[in-house]
Amino acid sequence: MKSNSTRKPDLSAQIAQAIRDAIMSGQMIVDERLPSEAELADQFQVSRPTVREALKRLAAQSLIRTERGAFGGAFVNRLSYEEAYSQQITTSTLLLSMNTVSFATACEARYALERACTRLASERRTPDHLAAMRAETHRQAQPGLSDECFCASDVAFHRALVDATDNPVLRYQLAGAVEAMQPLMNMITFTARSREEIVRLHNRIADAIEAQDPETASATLSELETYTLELGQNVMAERAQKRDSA
Amino acid sequence: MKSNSTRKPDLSAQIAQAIRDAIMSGQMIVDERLPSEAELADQFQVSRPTVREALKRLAAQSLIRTERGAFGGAFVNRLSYEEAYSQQITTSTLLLSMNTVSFATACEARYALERACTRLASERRTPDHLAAMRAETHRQAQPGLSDECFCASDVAFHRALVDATDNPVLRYQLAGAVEAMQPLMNMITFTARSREEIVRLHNRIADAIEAQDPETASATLSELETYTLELGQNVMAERAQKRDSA
DNA sequence: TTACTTTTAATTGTCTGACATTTAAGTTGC
DNA sequence: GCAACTTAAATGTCAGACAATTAAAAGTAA
Repeated sequence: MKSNSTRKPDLSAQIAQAIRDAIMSGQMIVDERLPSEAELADQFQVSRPTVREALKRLAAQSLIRTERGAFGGAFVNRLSYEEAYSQQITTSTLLLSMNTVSFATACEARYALERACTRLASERRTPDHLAAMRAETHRQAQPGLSDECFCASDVAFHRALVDATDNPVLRYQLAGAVEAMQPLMNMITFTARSREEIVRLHNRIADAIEAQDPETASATLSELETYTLELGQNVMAERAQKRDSA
Repeated sequence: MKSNSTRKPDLSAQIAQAIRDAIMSGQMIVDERLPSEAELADQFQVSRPTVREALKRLAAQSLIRTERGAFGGAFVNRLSYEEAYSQQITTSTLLLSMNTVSFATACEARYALERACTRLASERRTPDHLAAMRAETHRQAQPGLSDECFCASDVAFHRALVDATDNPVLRYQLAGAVEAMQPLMNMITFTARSREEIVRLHNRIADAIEAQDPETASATLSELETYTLELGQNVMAERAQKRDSA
């Protein structure tokens, strides 16, 4: 009889959903104060701890913030760009690390998204953006660089490419691809890859962006995609072989 | 003296962060059971309600799930694709609706991302995908359709285009761009003439995808971007005028 | 033995009531 | 008028209790 999955969510979850709906439908505006915990407990006919659990759920999603003291309380929060950016990374990281998404699929998506940036980046790149990219390729070429630093620099290079579009929404949307997928790919391929080849391709991308040539930038990104995919497949094959012999 | 922003986070927030770190660093694996609330209260030297608030925070982020009964408890949750998708939409919607992101910026990002899908969609579109797109353009052409339904159909059309890439990661990453734009689009599609033009462009896009012609699809998306931007600016201008005269 | 029922123990869900802490506004003293 | 103190309102935290749920264990009958 019980509807299988979730017949009855917690009271705190129900209350959280009710308030969430009110906020997201625009019934409550930013910085508006919610009723006090005691008043909410009264309205929903539950105890204060239950209300508090609901409010903590909303706080975890950055939908509200709470302030202590007289005239404090819970307020509808304006989601800051930084919070959204960081949530985007968290969710993407979890999805990639815990779900069975194939390396090839993630790779394909990541480079497709990044190629979407080349036109705007070419049009708008400033000397600062170019300098940032050059700084990273230069760092990547240093022989003594640790694997961790090389990976961090790799991420920074791609972040600089996205930043060059000068579009915060695009930057936000690509956060998952750059900050979550790139490290994942680095983890898989760092044993097998040729730094030289990667630096060469990075330099070609930077050159193309500087020359305002989005086609070449996109084509080079595609080369990088092919190379990464190849490395990933080799590593996977090796791992499979080890498993068999073990 | 007080470091301005957040000198001392709540205990429940601290505990949530500690557990979050443990999960995201891989110290706890999927489906692993956390200690019971009583044990956690003991470990962290706090009361059970405080522990519960921390757990609710994590549950709100889908990091854990809880089961009741003996041998129940809190378990590290495998973030499902659907949960990630829905969180992506929630965060993007909030960012777009509550922050001062210009319509032009959002529009630019959305179409740049969508053009990133045309190549894969052209290669892989199935009859089902094509049928889905045609169904929506057909619906959009019906004269009696309400604004809400038109916009919902608009979103469905673009969703079908993304689905045609047959790449779940891409689909996830684009969820924000496609679904969260709906409220913004609601403002600009209310005249018959603009609907006509939009349907015309949608049909051209579907034609191009069917003909496996990504260049035409991309170009048409760019036309749609220009047109959408124009409509948006007109709406903004009208509103400004009304504000002045009022 | 097997299948069914009952009991039991562990755990989360919820409530009550209390106290501590923080903060802004009001009040008092000078 | 200004500084120090008081007060009130709110969140943060705690302790203890009971209800509800659930899987395992124990018991029971065929």
